[in-house]
Amino acid sequence: MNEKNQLAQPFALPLPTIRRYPVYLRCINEMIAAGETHISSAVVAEKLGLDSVLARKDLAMAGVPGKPRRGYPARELQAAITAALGWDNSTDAVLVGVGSLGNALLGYRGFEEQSLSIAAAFDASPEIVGKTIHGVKVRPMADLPRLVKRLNIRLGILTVPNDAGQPCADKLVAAGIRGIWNFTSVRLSVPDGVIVQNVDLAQSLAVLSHAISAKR
Amino acid sequence: MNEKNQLAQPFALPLPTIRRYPVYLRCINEMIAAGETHISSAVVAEKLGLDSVLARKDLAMAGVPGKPRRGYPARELQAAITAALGWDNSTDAVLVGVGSLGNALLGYRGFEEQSLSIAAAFDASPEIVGKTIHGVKVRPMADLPRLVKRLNIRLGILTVPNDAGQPCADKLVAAGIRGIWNFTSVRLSVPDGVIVQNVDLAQSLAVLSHAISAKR
DNA sequence: AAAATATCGCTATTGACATACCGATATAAA
DNA sequence: TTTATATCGGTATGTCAATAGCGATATTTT
Repeated sequence: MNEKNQLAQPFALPLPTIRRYPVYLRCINEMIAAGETHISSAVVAEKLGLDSVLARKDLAMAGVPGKPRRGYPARELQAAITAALGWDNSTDAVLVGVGSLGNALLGYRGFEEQSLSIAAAFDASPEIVGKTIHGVKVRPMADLPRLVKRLNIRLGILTVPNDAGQPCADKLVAAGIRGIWNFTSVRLSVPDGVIVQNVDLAQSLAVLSHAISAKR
Repeated sequence: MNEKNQLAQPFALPLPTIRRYPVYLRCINEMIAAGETHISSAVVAEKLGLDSVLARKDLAMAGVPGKPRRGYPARELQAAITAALGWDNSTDAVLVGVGSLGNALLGYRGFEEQSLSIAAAFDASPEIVGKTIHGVKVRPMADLPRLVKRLNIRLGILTVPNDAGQPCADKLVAAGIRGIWNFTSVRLSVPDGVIVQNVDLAQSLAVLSHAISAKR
């Protein structure tokens, strides 16, 4: 974009923009698959039902120069957004807690798109340890530190019951994890430098149920 | 808050506040279970790791008058927040798409807390239709309109593959659904009056993977 | 070759939310 | 009874992102 961004941080993207990038990326992939060589922000906005100015600003943030009347070069834009998301290199993750939700995530095929692969799964329950679920063997919690360090894994997926949330998070942090994808309802406390991204279904449902009940 | 809000809508709560309400509610429930009769915003903020002013403002929004040096009356505050979320009355929902994610949601016990019960499940695949999963019988899509109308169901949970997202959403809307909890990656287009709440795992992961890859 | 037009890219305005500050008041302590 | 203090409730400020507007420019058309 400008000198400052280039020097200070590789990318100082607004958080909302980052959140929208996967949506743009899917759209761009489809357009490339359809044979497009250039991506116009107006077309993307139209397809996604977004404001055209917003789409233009977001796409411009990727740092790829676009051309008037043509749009952005499709391949370069695709590469830039993929890189901004860190999806250009495969990321290994560990999953902790093989309950129903952990099970579902292990079986979810869509992560390939985000270059995310679950390298190992852990559980505290002896009944589950040793089983192979969706091709991933479930290991005892005791193996976690060693395996995380050996495979140099930076991302942990936390799908344990609420009361086990903080203890398991602590174990992940101690093992050297850099980011936690938190599916519990617990607000985790972690040291600086470790990033937590919460996926609280209750929070999401709150907006919906409030709106439905309020407008009757 | 002011006259306008009182007249136009019962509560015009900021969206971020609504999203935080489930978190407060869990905390309040715990404190009541621990025997507390009054809830101080400072204590809540401390427990949840939030800014004390933010917590105070959010709790004040519930409309329950608090008392200096005591806090808010616990039961009343609990009731007010529960009501604001529309969780004071049981809400029936239908689930469309019994894949791995749909399966997990059917087995998720936590929805009771939010007074949400999945009354019926639907799938297009003949192999799945007829089976009973976590106590819910899977029905053919053809039964959807009739059942939704008969049970007067207002909420639909959409856990189908992406390419089936929009068609299934259309069916839900046609059946009279008021809100859709959308677990697909598709941006649904629905008529005014129907609310869509998206749970896009890719968007959530984007923030995490961007941060991890950017800070190495 | 000239004119028309679509799209990019920058700047300014608006709006919403979080944060900071300060006064009011009920409880507790002296 | 008086003083101290914790907590509520409102107002003001700051920050960030969405929206709007406008100029620049490359492509297309005539």
